[in-house]
Amino acid sequence: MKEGPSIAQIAALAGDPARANMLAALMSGKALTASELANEAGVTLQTASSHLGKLEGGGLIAGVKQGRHRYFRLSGGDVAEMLESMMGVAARAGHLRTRTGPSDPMIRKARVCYDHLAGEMGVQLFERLTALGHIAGRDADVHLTRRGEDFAAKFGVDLQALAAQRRPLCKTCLDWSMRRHHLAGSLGAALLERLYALKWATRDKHGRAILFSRSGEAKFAKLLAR
Amino acid sequence: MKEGPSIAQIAALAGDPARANMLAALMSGKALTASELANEAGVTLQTASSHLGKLEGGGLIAGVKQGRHRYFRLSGGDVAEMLESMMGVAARAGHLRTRTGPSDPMIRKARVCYDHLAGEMGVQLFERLTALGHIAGRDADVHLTRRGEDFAAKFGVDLQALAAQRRPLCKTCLDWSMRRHHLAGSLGAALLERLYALKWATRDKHGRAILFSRSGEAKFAKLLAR
DNA sequence: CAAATGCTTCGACTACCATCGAAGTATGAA
DNA sequence: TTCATACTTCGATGGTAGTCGAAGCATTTG
Repeated sequence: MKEGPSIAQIAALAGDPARANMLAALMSGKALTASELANEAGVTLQTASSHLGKLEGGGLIAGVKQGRHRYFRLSGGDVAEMLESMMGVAARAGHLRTRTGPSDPMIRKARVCYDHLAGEMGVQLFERLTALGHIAGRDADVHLTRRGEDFAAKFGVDLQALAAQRRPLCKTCLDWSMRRHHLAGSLGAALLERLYALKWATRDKHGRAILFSRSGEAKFAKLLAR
Repeated sequence: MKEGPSIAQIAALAGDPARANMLAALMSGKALTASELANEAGVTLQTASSHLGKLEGGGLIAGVKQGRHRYFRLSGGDVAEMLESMMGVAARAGHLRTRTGPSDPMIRKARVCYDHLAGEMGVQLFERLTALGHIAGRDADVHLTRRGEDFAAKFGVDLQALAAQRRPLCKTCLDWSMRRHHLAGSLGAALLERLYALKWATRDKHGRAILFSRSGEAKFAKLLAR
């Protein structure tokens, strides 16, 4: 009678190891082909195709056909957020799996969460912005202050362009490794873009890590020092 | 890439319809018994027990044994947040049907918990008795003070008769609608008996609700006012 | 055109898991 | 003690979903 299968359906989609690996790979924000995802998940192309069909049917991913390839990406930031929260629960509750691997310190320090900065640096960014009075509000409900607008503009973010989007400007996302919030939304995405543009950081080609240059990290720290 | 399996396990736990219904029911923040959750999920008690074991083993819920009941609650706010984000994704993907209405307000306000008062009034009773110094101790381990003995005697409770029972005088019980403790034990039962005897309240014939008369509720409030 | 690559569909096999009956344990009630 | 209730464990069953081989489009390349 009480219909609650919706969350069961969504969870079941992410509940298969192969599909979970695909989703995790897509967390980088990149669009990947079916073959690449099959390789990520460790299954054959046929199996992967079946999984991708289900994920697309469930609205978790979106596929774009380009030539003889088909590129898949997460259908939206909310999916990334859901996956992040799952990782958070898994990290806290889970003596389910082995301890963190060797490549993890980098992932833990700075990584892409869909399209914005996550990890220690992400949490630091959010908390400093809050402490400096650039962002106001708590936890879920936050907004940019006047001073924050000046800060963003000075940093090279085109706020008018962001405002034109339907997408929310400020949003928070629970960081699975830190268990604290970091900044998401179009502002979070724009700030990460600026980090790339300023060459303070680059993206790891193979994983989700964000690699700060030494000078970039220093400038980042100085930016938030005040 | 290594983090895939763990999120798959977490998601798989929520991916079964029966378990998803249980988790949705626990989203209210209330602690529910295994029977209630079985009923909520539409499965037998045996099946429910299996599911609850898995959810507990996965760290999504925590169980507290209380008498012959076992109360389950979500293990933390992060689990609730994860479920919420799943609902968000489900809603956007067009799978969601809104959850059916809230439970009976009367049940929430005052009801019988075996033989003692539970619900808002039950929690209020316990907390006021504690605040007035009639009951001392915390959470699980509580006892009646000297002043409390006077109070009980004045209210018409035969403490000697209660002391003669093997049953503990003071006990606390986790309130499923309030998520806080209320008074159980022979004293809790005796106080409820007095409420009936004084005609401050009567018991609903068909349900677990306790119906306070208007004057009864006023006297009850005055009793705890001091 | 033909060959190669990328992906999807079909079919069959397999393994897992949810489910429930029955029996067992624990706590409370009479 | 004896009965009742709440829950757990065991065992058997049935359905379902993941998996891959083989074949079938579709697109690009030569």
